Amino acid sequence: MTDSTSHTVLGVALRARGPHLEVLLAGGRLPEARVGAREPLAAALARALDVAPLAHIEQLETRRLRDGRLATAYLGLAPTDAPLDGDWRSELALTPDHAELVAAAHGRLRAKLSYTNVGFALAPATFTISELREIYVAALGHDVSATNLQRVLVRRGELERVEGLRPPGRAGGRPAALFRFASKHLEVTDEFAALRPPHR
Amino acid sequence: MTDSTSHTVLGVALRARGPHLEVLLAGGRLPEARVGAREPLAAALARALDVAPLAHIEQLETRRLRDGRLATAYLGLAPTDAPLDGDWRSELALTPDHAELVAAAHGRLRAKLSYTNVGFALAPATFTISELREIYVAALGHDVSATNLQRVLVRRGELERVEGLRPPGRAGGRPAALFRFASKHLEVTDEFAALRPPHR
DNA sequence: TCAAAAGTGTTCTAGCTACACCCATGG
DNA sequence: CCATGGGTGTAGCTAGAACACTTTTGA
Repeated sequence: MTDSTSHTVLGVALRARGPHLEVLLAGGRLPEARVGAREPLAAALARALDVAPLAHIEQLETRRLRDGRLATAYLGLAPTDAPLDGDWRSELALTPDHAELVAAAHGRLRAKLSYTNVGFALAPATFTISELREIYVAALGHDVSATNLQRVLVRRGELERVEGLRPPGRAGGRPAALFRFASKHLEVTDEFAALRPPHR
Repeated sequence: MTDSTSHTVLGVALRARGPHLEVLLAGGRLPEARVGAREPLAAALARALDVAPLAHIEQLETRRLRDGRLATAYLGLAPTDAPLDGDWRSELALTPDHAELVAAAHGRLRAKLSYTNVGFALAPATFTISELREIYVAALGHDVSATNLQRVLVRRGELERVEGLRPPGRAGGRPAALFRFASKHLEVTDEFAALRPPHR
């Protein structure tokens, strides 16, 4: 026990859900994770919350919350098929602190989708380009062309073809090739890249 | 006095100095700033360190230092003519914690120079394009063309002409136009911009 | 045979870099 | 008058957007 026992951690988890991003907060109310002496902050987070479903975690910001507690917020990203059912629940009425941190989390994700391979943390293990496109649309908040998305990510070496095809649904259509992310750890794939919204 | 008295703040100040970036740390050793109850973190920083010479401050990362203390690190940017003489001193032998935070600070600055007007925090009140070019070279770590730097920053509306010319030195040369930054607060001037290093 | 979905090839364009050239001053 | 540093105009390049067209399936 140290004299910094009141420091808490707060998780903001994002997951692509249809055309939108689903926002989940750790615990519903702020978790009361206490940071032990000499324990890295990430370890305290993992001890306080169920981070197993999260494919990527990064620190957002440390702030004094309006209720007086000092809290470090984290951005967690979950694949579409991840079970976020334990500590994580969506809040309908966000406190001002929550709303600001959610906005920061969303902005961070948007930016990193452009110049890193962070998509790996939102996508399931294998996926079609159409499925990946839906995830990018949800996270970026604007339309994305499947054609160009594939070309850009393959050129950067983020995507790999995987054996097999996804058969079409009842409506027909050509079977879709399956892909996976080449790496499941955050990498800066193109420092200067940008995925821009459509021109109009 | 709360039970979070051991939380400290650590300042990493950067200032362009000739062809290089000068790195200064707050206090020499880590400052022992205590964070009071319900006090915003930035206020604790300002109370602990002399931040008056810094034209911009932003939070970097909160981590458990190797000596056990929980510390929030800040990036501070100072204009070339700012007096950084009080709390701030350059450390020759950096601890591993310091070195990592300095690298993070430098990376953050490099990135933001591309898509924000953060140059305002490194430049003096008015300057010639040549002087600004030197600052960008120091911060980015690669050559920058004065020609293109001017065009890019003027197009984005970051730079404004200011009355008057800087007379040439003894070697002669055309007098240089004077500029200033249109805003002295951080703004995202072009979300997708990139200042790239020379091709070869 | 046609609609639907996936994939390919090509053109277009914004925003940068590169470079040749012109301007104003000191000695 | 020429060296020096500042400024302008324009061409070139590159990554990504746009779009027309081809492929493969179900019914």
